[in-house]
Amino acid sequence: MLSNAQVAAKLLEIRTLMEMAGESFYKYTAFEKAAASIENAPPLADVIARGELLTLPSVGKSIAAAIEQLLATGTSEQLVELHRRFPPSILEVLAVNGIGTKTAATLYGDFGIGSLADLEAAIADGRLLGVPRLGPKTIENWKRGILAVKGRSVRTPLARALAVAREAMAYLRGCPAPISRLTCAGSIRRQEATVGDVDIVCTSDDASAVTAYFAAWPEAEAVLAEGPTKTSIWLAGGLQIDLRVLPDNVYGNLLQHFTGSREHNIKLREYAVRKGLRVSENGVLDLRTGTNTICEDEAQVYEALAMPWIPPELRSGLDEIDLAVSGTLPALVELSDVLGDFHMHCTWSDGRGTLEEMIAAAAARGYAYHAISDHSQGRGRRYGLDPEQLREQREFVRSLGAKYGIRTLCSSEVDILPDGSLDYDDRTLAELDIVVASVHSAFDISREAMTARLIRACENPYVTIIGHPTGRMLGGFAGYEFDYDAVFAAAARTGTALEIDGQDLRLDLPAPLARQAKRHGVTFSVDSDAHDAAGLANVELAVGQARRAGLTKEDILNARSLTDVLAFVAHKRELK
DNA sequence: CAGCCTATGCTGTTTAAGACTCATCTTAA
Repeated sequence: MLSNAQVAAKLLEIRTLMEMAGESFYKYTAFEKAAASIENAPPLADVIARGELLTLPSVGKSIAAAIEQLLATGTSEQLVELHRRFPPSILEVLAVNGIGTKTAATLYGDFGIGSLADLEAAIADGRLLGVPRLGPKTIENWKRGILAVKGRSVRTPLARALAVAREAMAYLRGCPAPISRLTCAGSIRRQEATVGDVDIVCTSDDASAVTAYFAAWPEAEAVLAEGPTKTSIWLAGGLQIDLRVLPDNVYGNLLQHFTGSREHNIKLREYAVRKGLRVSENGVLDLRTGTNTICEDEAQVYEALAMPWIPPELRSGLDEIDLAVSGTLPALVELSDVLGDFHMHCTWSDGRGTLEEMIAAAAARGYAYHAISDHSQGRGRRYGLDPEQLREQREFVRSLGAKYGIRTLCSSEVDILPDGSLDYDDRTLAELDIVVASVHSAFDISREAMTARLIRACENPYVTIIGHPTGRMLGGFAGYEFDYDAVFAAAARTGTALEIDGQDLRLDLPAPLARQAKRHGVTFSVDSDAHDAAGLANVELAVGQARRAGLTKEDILNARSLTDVLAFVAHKRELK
């Protein structure tokens, strides 16, 4: 059974091949819109089981039929037909930077080039020399593009992209030309869990000096484009950084444009056109009067369109413009709302910071409380604590008392065993202030068994929070399968919080699932899952995902006072 | 192709920069 993401990818493949086949703009963009809709929909198997496929936005009769075929057979009539015209490997050619649908169609039609290997061979044997519109520079760029395709890493995890962006901005601050504002835009600013490239915007009175300075960065493996307002580079490893520089008085327009998403900008601009306004990075142009409104800050761009500022995390192109216009945008949780952190490790289990270092670091962040949640022993887990060590740890915490001016809660990240029971007995769990319960083993049991396992964990009166609920790792394991709705309903019913784990490669729950869980009335925690003092900053990533999910501070357990947190724990234990 | 709106058919394509070669193509949000 294909996942939503896999179905969406197939729809995008159909879209691309249709464009190459010369289909009408509306026909192929319909597949693009449907793909975006599917990625944000509940699991398709469930949607179809309820007979609700046609109720999804941008899914009509034809595309619904294609989706059902894709789910049943992995392909569709239309895709088979398109593959008779273009080989599937033509997507490799399209992945080369500088080759779009027009060029790929010509290469295939005139030279039979249908794969990366074909393209390399054609370049090597000189067949493309002297072809109109294919000069020596184009061929050189393609050669570089081919190397990049081969070595290209998949999308970059947010934490890594942020680190790269900070490095690039540190370099830019050394620019001799004066720079006024410098910030991340694009998918980083929208807090997407993974990003395709790094976008940086900058304002300066001498834009071309800044773009030239950036192109000369020693870290740049290749310079893809360099103009008076824009530079694109590749780093070793293939990550692309785009820099756009404009005068300071259009900073708001620039930032709005470059934050995207593409889909958000298209919808916003369509909305603007209906009001007789043309929106771009250069201003908001009134088409009737000819006046161009330039905006120093981003809120003014939205104000010019008579709507409130939309937080970047919500700019997905789904329904945020409707919410803004109707004044029903959620008041998203902020980092400053977070009063504590329930999930961190120390050297008692697999952490690198000592217990005292972690307490000091949590206090230094200004938290009112936090929890030390070291591992239980699990199955074959050598570094976990046995019940006796857990009691020793609690004595140690008590001996430190209020030395750091913070309340340290005694907790554990206890393994959820394959049958849904926990790795400590009730008596041990009852001694803890709160309990985080996580799956760390037996990922490959059936969907039904995993669902039952997680529901049983929710029903345990001592379980306060389910840690990293899906187990996914960015760039790796996709997460174990279970019936999300059933588990979310159980979490809501039993008063069990679901974690949004901010560890750099987890970001789990993923934002779309957190959004789905909120509809069930679930409470969440945003945690760092830190293993050293610096790792506590991971909570920022967790908050970013919570905001993408549309969560407010009322949805977040650790945005509540310690008294309320303890009441949440006690309430569930009383239901026993 | 979807959505609209009721009949069968019509409407609906965001804006801009840069590369390469001189009118398009690609890429970007």
